[in-house]
Amino acid sequence: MERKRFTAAPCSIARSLDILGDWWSPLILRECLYGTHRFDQMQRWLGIGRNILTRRLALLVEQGVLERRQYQDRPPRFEYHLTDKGYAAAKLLVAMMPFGEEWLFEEDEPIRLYDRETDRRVRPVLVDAETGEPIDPRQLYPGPGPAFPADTDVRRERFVEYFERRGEEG
Amino acid sequence: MERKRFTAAPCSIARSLDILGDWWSPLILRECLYGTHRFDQMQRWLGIGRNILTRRLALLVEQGVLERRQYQDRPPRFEYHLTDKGYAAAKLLVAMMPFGEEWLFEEDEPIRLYDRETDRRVRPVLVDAETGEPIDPRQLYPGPGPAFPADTDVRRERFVEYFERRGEEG
DNA sequence: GATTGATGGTTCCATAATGCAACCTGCTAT
DNA sequence: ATAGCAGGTTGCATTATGGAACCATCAATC
Repeated sequence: MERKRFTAAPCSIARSLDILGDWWSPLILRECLYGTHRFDQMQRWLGIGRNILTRRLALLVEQGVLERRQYQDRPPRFEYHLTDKGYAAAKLLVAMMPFGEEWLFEEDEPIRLYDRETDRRVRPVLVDAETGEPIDPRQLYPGPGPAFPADTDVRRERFVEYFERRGEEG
Repeated sequence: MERKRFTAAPCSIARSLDILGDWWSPLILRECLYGTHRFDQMQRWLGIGRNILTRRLALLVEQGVLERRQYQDRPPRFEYHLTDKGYAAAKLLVAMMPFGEEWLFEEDEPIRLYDRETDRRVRPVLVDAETGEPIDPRQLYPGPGPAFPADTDVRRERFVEYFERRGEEG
């Protein structure tokens, strides 16, 4: 059966997974980020089936993270480039790198990121925008935002800690 | 056919995708992060098939991101909790939230994160550890790190910009 | 003491997605 | 005329998914 889609889910994580929630799509974005823009190159680098690559590219274009650019006529040839939305999604890939380095490799990092202007090494960290402090997921609890369905039962069930801390209607 | 696995890939992104590279696994981690630890609760919240939930939980435990904790005998009952590795992976989920808010919702955010100690709202941003500046993926280029396979051809092919900037052996 | 309910699964089936190989098309270079 | 490149499409065998039904263990209820 077709995989479930939660494009309508009131959750940024669920919706993000429509773009990144499979094995290949993030790797395709990675290729674009690293400078690989053409069908055959991607296919070779990734070892992905050509039919699947076709489908994924179409999906990613449809979702607006990739742009299909014609770079010659006769014969028409195309390249795939990240859009603004695509670059925003690429941050999620960038965020995977320190995680991978710390938890998935015995040895040192396989790949390093550098800044195009300064040529200095870049080390991505997730911090709180206000305080600048690194984020520790244990330290967090979720609460409903403006776009969360107003059904009170759902909210209470879903965000117990939030309502405990704020009283019935925080 | 079984999906390809690149556990051996010299890429943090590819390896991370062994944990996060499908639709359900990240959502299961999300449930744990939000305080849902039991089989039936997860099944109901996610609307996932019970057989699939079983498989995913087993995988996540095997990969060390979840821990299966017995919370009673007679009958034996179990809960699933994030490990240290799991909390590290949860940062990636947290990183999805600002992306989703900005690009996947017309309206305002559906869910907000708060700090358990201060009860203040937390807004996650990805920054460079040294400079504290927000990371812009356009600004980055990748180069081989210590654990990248030493095969020179592969390195040159893969990291063109890196070698251009540094000369043959940077 | 029989039944209901909670919890945490397993089994079976139809459908969808994946991986692989082969093939097609338009044009260029030899 | 022939081979090669780029970007696909088509067909097929194998897996994974979603859904529903079923099972087992114990506690509490009628």
